[in-house]
Amino acid sequence: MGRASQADARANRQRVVAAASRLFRERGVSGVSLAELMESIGLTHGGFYKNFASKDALVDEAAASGFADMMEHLSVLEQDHGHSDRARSALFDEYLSPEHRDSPGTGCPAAGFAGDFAREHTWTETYSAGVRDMAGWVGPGDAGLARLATLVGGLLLARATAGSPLSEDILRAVRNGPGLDGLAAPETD
Amino acid sequence: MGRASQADARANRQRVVAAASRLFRERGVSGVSLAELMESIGLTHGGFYKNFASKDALVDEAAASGFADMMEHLSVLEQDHGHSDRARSALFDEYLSPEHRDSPGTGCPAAGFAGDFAREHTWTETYSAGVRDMAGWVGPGDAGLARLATLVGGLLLARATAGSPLSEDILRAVRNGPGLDGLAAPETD
DNA sequence: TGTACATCAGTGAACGCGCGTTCACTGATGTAC
DNA sequence: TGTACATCAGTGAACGCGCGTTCACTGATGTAC
Repeated sequence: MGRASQADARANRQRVVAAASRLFRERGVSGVSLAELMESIGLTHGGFYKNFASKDALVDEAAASGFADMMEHLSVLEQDHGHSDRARSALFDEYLSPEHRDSPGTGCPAAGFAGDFAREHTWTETYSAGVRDMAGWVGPGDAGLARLATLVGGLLLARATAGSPLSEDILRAVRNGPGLDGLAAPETD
Repeated sequence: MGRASQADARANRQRVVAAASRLFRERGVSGVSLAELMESIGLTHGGFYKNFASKDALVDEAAASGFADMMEHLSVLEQDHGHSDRARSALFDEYLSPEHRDSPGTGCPAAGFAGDFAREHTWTETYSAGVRDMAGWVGPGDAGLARLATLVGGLLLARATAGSPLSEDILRAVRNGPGLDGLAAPETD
């Protein structure tokens, strides 16, 4: 034990934010205790307040981190497919997949934090900035906002109906529906 | 105090479900304690378990009650506008209004419970049945599912960004976007 | 390069609090006669 | 219709528990010389 080096301390702080970003998306802010969060990266909960002013402050950083990861992922998609409808179509297919539905912890932060943030306005600024960034990638202006709403709504409905055959119906219907402006690739199976 | 009449007891039970349905949509399941819920209708929390097996069991009834109210509201819309695109257009306009965004407690249960239900699969059956009913009204088959996803996504994104001008941008973009298949009425202001 | 000591990242116990749930009790309601 | 009593809807105190937050402490790290 004893004092950790400055480099270790910096790394530990980042690990807390990364773990929080994942766990909060998986189980919700109130579904993850600070003790459990710290334990998940091998630390005790006592040291939490050396790095963060409060749980709420961590939530803000976790959301920002989630959006940053998402934008990085979108950059990779762009490198793979070019800045084009093909890149967007690739996003739509993976976004509305059962894999994404079942992996909220590493999935879209706009969807993963929506439930908590729709009720508590503490984090509106961070969330709004993230939504703006994502929507801008998904399409210009209002088209991007409308498409993102369709994606987020489809994913959340699919998650809340998971286990019922309706869940897959929703994913398919949204993928092929008009909300994505005909950009979705035709089904291959 | 003493024993309440059977009629009063039945009425009290319904009042608990109605209050729960509203409060859970407003603040989330974990954001409402049973003590607070019972107090909101003038009872004490001790009697809760005379009527419900657990908080989870109440959540299920509260969701079902919310969907029943919503379907009743859709019936009224149909009476007012006929079973037509006009009725659907009227729904889209009110659904994507700032008033609906700011009234989650009396608003769409598919949106109001989505955040909690996407994580906990306890209530999938009730929620799925409600989504099926709503989607069936909004459009036939996949068209209804896709449109409902667009509505729910737009509403949740608007709620989570409320306070930022982005919130109104989202409502407008979704109302005029392709996800509702051109059914939304043109803006009047 | 070596030494003395101040710094401070992380520990672990403790705090006050509110939660879901349980239960002995109360007394008006409902019913058997 | 009237009486005696069993029922049971609702009360209020209590339970064990886990939460966010605080804090005195530890001891390796970082630094002044």
